[in-house]
Amino acid sequence: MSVIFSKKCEYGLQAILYLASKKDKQYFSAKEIASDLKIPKEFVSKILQSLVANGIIGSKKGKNGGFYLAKKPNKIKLIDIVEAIDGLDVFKSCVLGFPNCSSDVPCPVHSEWGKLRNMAYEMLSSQTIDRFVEKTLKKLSKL
Amino acid sequence: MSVIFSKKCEYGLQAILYLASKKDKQYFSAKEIASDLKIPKEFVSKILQSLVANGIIGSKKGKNGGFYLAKKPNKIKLIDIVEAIDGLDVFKSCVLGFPNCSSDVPCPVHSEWGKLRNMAYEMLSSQTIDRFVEKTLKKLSKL
DNA sequence: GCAAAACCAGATAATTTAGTCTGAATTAAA
DNA sequence: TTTAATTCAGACTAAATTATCTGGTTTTGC
Repeated sequence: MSVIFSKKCEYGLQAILYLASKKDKQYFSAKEIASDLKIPKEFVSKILQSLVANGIIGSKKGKNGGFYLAKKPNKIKLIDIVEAIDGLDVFKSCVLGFPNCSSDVPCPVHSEWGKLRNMAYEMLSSQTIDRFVEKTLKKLSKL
Repeated sequence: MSVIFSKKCEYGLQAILYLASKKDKQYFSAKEIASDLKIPKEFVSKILQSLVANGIIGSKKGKNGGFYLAKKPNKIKLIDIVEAIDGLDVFKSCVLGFPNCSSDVPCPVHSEWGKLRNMAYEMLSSQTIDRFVEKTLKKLSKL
């Protein structure tokens, strides 16, 4: 096995993109998010709760309540969601799992991997989710 | 949590680089590999066994036995080890965990992520482990 | 031949991640 | 005011990963 992001993070990203791509209503319940994205309701529900705690989304309790983006889509970077859920350790720690990996005491593949890692970080930091609305709608229509 | 490679794969890569960087003896036991790399002996032992099964390294049983590279270092690519242990799914499956992610039915970040993924694959496929011998020796001396 | 050192195979245990369940609090609508 | 739909908190279960243990087999050196 090997993953870039945890399932939590994957589902979190999906859910945020989902919210960003919706305009028709104000609140979207965990139930309909889960059902539209075809992911486990109880699980995504927990993830959404943690994103509320992180201030990326907001929630409204009670009937007809649900979740909504707390910021404008063009103010939410992909990395914000990753950071909120998985943290930024992947972008800091050693690919090979060597302890103490740094430019002073680099692991064997340090310089090669470092470039890739920086590019990934750069991409996730520069792209805001408004950029993905259209593509999300297309993908959603085919789930 | 989020990882690029599993612990198995990290330790496997470390162990292979270790073997590649050694010239003084023919066989290296799981015990000394684990002790030098400061990783769990029983665990790395299991990983080495699976790499033997994959033909990347060989082993010799009995007293003074141990493991050795089955090929020349310049014939072993980083990706070979990753493939043997974790498989190549990370380079094929969707970052966001969307099912059916392809250029026909792409996930929202498909094109952005695809580039990075290809570069990572490209790097791991082009680099052979002989390239890392010196750096490995340096790192080992500081563990 | 025998003991020690090693790999090997399979079972087991511990930890982490993924996912589910229950019940309470909140809100809107009937 | 009652009911249904919701978030939320926390406990719980399941599955995967990581790690350890036990015993067997092979090989070398004494």
